[in-house]
Amino acid sequence: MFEGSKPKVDDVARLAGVSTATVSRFLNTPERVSEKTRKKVGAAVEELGYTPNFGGRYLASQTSRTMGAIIPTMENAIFAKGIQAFQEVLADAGITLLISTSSYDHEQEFENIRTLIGQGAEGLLLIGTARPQSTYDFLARRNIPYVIAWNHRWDGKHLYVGFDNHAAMRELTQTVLEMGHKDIAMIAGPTQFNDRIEDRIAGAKAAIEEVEGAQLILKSCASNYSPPLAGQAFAELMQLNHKPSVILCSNDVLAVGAIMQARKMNISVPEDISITGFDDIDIAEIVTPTLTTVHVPHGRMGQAAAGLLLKMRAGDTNNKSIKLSTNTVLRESLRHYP
Amino acid sequence: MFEGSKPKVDDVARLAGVSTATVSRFLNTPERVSEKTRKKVGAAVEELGYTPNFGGRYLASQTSRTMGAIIPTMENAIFAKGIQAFQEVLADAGITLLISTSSYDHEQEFENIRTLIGQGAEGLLLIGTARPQSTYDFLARRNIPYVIAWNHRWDGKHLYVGFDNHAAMRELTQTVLEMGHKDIAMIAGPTQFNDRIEDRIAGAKAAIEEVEGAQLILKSCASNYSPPLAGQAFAELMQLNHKPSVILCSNDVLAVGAIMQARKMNISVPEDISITGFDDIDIAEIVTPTLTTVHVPHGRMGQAAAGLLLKMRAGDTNNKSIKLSTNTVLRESLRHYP
DNA sequence: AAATTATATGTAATCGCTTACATAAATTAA
DNA sequence: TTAATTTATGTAAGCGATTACATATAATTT
Repeated sequence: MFEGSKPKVDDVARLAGVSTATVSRFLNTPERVSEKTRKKVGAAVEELGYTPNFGGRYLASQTSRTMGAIIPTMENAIFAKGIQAFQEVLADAGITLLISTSSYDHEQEFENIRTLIGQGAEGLLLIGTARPQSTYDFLARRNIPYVIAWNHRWDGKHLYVGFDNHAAMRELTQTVLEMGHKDIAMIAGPTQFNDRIEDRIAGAKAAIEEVEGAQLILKSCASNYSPPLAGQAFAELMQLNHKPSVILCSNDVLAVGAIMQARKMNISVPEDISITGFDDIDIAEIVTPTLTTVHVPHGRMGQAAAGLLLKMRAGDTNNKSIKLSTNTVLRESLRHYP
Repeated sequence: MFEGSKPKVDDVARLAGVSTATVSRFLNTPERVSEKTRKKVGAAVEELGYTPNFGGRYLASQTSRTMGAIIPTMENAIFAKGIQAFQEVLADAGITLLISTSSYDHEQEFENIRTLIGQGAEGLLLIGTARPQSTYDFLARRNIPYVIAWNHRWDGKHLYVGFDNHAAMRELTQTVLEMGHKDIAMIAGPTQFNDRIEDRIAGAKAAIEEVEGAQLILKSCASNYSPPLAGQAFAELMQLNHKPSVILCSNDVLAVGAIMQARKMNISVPEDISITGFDDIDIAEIVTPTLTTVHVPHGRMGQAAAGLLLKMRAGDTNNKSIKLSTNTVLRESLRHYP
């Protein structure tokens, strides 16, 4: 009762003069406890500062009221907004969210999945589809509900809550083409563990192939989130004899890196060259020039993912993927050519 | 063994032809299991895809290998870097991190603390000092190790891993004063639940009071993280008859809001007015003009906090607060006056 | 070879809670 | 008033792991 000794149901029961069963009912189904005892037990809980032990509770009830999310990294603003919304919806439903980060590593992601399941996660939010089949097998064997966010595909293999990276990038590229650009470069990070980037590249290619005389120079960047590396890629593109008139970047962070590098090299955007991004995170409106990009509804995505997982948790089996729409946002960094 | 039935120690034990105790030893202290059985058990674990149930484990061993962090919000980049580093250090030590967000609300923070403790958190990372005494009393009663990050005070009341917001802002303000500014405004968000902002304001005041003829106009902003509201505050300051020559913002996000508003109003920074921020997050270098601000070592702070909590978890009681140093970063948005 | 010690494994109690079932008390119906 | 029903509470059996202790086996010493 003192000095860090955690009070237990028995302590509360004794103090309130009831049985442990009643204390448990008070905690979980208060409507089944009479007004009078409810007061007594409530007072005892208060006085002792009692918090039920999760381990015991989970073990006995086989329900943890917990969900897990595994994101590649927290450093990037891209996931922050979506996860925040995800968490808020879960919190409203009385569900605790456990978050862990995989650093874009499949093995670490798998370890995280195991840990979260061990912790009792009743559902999982995963980012993107790219992971070994063995990971999916494990999820299937354990029968763990999961949702894949930040991407959406029509393959019907998983439940997606995301947007069509391919179509979105294709749309942006079409806009670029309509503005007269033909020599198009693209700076994109590694696609290895990143199906979103893969789809974006494919989307750009698809649009370009439809237009006579248009061509794509793909410049890979060693990281998806390092502005300096994007700057380097930009500089290399500027060495080319036949320079592109526009550079599509696979996300806003890289686009900003390119813009910064352009400034250093005294190349003006969009007068000398146009640049576009993807994601529409805060910096897109802050950078000069403001960035033409694809707007992604991060908040709604997080909410929808949470809603879907809650439904699945409730036993609803007839769930469908949710495709959210994106839209191209035209800002200063893109202009007509010539 | 199929279809989502989670395998248990007994299943593994049966398959491997050993007792549950041996399986448990294999999992926790493999060196106490003979090479031969280690192989058998390992194979069984693998085959069944066994993951120990956290509830049972926690209950029996009374140790959760889990720590908690409660941050005001994830939307803001300010916490992301620090928490990411915090998490990485813990992960290396085999500790799972549970993160939850309080939305700058004391009650919600308290609820989160209860939940995390219930989940078995063996240590807690809290942001800043501002919270009701009752919360601290609860932590003390439960004897939960905790560390306060993002701030540092000399009061010896808590273990801090942070920086001196007061001194840092004072230093920045001194630089501003040395550049000849006398009419100084400050845009700051609510201080209610935010001791960091409180200290920053006090630091600015302290510096200004030391200089003859210098004065501070404090303009409060309804939010600490809304660029548009900062813009509004900026606009109001521009209505004044006697306009300030510099505006100190309580963080980078507000500073960027002010800069954007200045651009809209055709007021040039720093020619017409200087603006400074605090935190040195990514946008400080991206915005035009680049932002003079206070650099905060977020990554090192997260690492240090994790290290301290790990030491406390190991039973080390002789721990001291860690004060990290900050430094003023001079960039384009601040210039001499007149 | 017997005695001693070290190593490996098994048995069973335990952790804190929930909940099926049993029982008691209060309410309603007959 | 008694029987039938409803409501509130208590008793005690698990949930899935760990670990003290007991026991069996192997390695070492005498």
